[in-house]
Amino acid sequence: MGVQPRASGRATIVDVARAAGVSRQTVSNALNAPERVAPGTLERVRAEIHRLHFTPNVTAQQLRRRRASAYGFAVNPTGSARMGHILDEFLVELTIAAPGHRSHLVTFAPDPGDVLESHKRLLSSGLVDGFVLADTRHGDPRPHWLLEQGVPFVSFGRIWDSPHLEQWVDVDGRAGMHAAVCHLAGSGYARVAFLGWPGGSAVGDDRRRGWLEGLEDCGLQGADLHATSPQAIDRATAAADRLIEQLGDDGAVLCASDLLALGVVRAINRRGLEPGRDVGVVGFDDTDVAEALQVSSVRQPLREAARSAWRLLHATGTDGIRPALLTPTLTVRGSSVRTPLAASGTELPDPSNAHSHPAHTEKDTP
Amino acid sequence: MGVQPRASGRATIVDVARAAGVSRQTVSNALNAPERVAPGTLERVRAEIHRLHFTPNVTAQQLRRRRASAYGFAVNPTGSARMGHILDEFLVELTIAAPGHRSHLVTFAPDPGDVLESHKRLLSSGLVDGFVLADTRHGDPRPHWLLEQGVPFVSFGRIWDSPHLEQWVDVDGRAGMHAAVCHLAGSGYARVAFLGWPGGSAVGDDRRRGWLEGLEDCGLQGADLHATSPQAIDRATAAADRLIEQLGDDGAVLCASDLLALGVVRAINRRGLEPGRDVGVVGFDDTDVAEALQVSSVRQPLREAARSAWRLLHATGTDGIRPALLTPTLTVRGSSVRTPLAASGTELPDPSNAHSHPAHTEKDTP
DNA sequence: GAAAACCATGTGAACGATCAAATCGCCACA
DNA sequence: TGTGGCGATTTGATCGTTCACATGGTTTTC
Repeated sequence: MGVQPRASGRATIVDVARAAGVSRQTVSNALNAPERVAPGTLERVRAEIHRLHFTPNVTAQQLRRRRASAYGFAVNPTGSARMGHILDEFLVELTIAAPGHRSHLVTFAPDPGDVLESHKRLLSSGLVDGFVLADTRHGDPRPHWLLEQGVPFVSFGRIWDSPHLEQWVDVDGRAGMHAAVCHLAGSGYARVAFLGWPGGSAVGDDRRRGWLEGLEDCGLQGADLHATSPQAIDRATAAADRLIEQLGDDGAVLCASDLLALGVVRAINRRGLEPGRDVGVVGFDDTDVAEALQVSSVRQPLREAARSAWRLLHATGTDGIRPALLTPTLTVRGSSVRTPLAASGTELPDPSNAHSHPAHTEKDTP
Repeated sequence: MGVQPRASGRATIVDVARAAGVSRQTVSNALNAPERVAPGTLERVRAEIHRLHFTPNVTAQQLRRRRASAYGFAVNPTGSARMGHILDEFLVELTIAAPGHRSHLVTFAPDPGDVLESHKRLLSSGLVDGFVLADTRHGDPRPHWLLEQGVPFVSFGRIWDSPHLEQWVDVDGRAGMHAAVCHLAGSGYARVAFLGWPGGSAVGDDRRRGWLEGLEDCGLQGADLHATSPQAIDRATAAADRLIEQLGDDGAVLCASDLLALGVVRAINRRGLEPGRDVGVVGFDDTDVAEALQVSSVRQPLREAARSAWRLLHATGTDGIRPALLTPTLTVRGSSVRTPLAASGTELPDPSNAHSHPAHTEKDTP
């Protein structure tokens, strides 16, 4: 007896209205403001919505509301120079958390020539309301421009250029490094060197600071053992080689990235030594490479970062949502303990069960 | 003199029409069917479009055209068990190629309980017209369902369950393995073993077949040297250990994945041997791990795969676009040559310049 | 006991574009 | 001169929803 959806395509709000014997607007209210609808009517409308498998047409909503509830995410076309795929994992977590914020993500490729151009285009097409920035480099024009235009955005990574901008969520690399140093101290290493990137990298400097502070707090030596290398394996190996030379018997090397840590491992192996037993190594990002090499590594809490990003993106300005500086954890593997983690037979410990060191609980909005 | 866009927000098609002294529809035609517009008018309209920075509202187009020109891409929430991030790279390439097909991508997280449910929801919301499937497993209900519903889709990976479906693009793993075996033969290995996954994996079986055919074509031994391991590092190491035992002096191991290859490298190192010089190793997917370990690996042409996927997605059915089986290339590194690629000093060859072996040119639609 | 307030629901317009069909001017042809 | 055809352009309707306001009925208020 029920009214059927019309022949062409899916049921619309009008079909539901007819079927339930009410007007469009009442159906709309049942969906968007149920408290305005009388209980009996509400139930009837909901029953018809269910029966007709009605789903609001998001496209029509976007047009009428003048809001897409969608955000652009620029994919990184430079496949190289980014061992780790951290951003890909971040995108996954963002996507998972999106429905909880009644939003979705649209991917796009930034124009390599004019970064702003592609953002402008996407924005003016009405397809997105704003952006999630994921690799803000030094001198990135986007944060300023977006703020100026009043476009909603959030950055994964502090906006080092302009500390007054508060639209960011980041991981506290300094705290992660600090914790790693103390872990190495507890594992019996007496000196901890640092292998970082050449000057000018805000992220790198932050991580280096955490190393220095860790040395001081945990009473270790090594503050003079500091080298840099660009993010390239051969250069890293060479730099690590010199560092190990100075390190002595009970030293360890803390690295600003897993790729640099890989260089250290190579340098260690080349000398006939063994990571962990002879020289400690800790990397950053806990990538596949770290897992493959059994290198301990500082892990970014990407799930929480994604959640905080959404909160910040949808902050009203008066709800007290502040930038989130999240504390990473340390995944401990064989490279940072002097005695093998497990019996050194054919079996190795399952990396997924590796001891995870929750440095602290998340340090989110207070 | 020029008409200004109205105060509220961006310029619309009506603003342009007024400014150029024509009607809405003429502006629309100038954009979508320029040949219908008189040259002078066209020029005038285009000038105003440019002057007012007019961009068509995609949302309004979607509603009126009853087509989103967008496709859903399900992200893989199981971060583990997928070393390689092949799908992430595929997504990047899809995104880059999207504008060329006047489309874009919307990411979404599949419901782990009911895979179809999340697809249905997204589809009925009108946000997407179809899907790009990227990890069709055995028994995946999606291809059938989508075909039945007449929903456009393309699968990255053959639909092994139902070979009659032609909505796919894939990489010819068999050919890649074949080429790898012949490369190993040319490098002086006499026997090539295979380390694959346990039975039932269509992809694994295909790669194994390529290995066998390669042995035969290049006159190598080793067809009896075959082991399997699940995609887990400790199991792979153990399996590799047994395989190497049987391999003898001038053998190599071909692996169905880089993770398995990592297991082989570990087993080799454990015996005090060296990959390449003593035992050859070739992996699959050319991931960061392979690069880090200097393991040769079969590389999937993801850019071409993405392009073919778009072509297939937008095929009319009469334009002769057929499924694309692309031939991978082999990235040769130290693990598959008996003499070191470079002087074994502190410098290693830049992996990005590593010799790339174009097995054949792409074997796309004829 | 009439004005004011409230509640549930309905009506017209609008969001910004495209589709389908109508109109207008101009030229050719009978 | 009237009819037909054609190219260029315009007009009206529509996509599916929400906004802003109107309606009608009941309850509260002074």
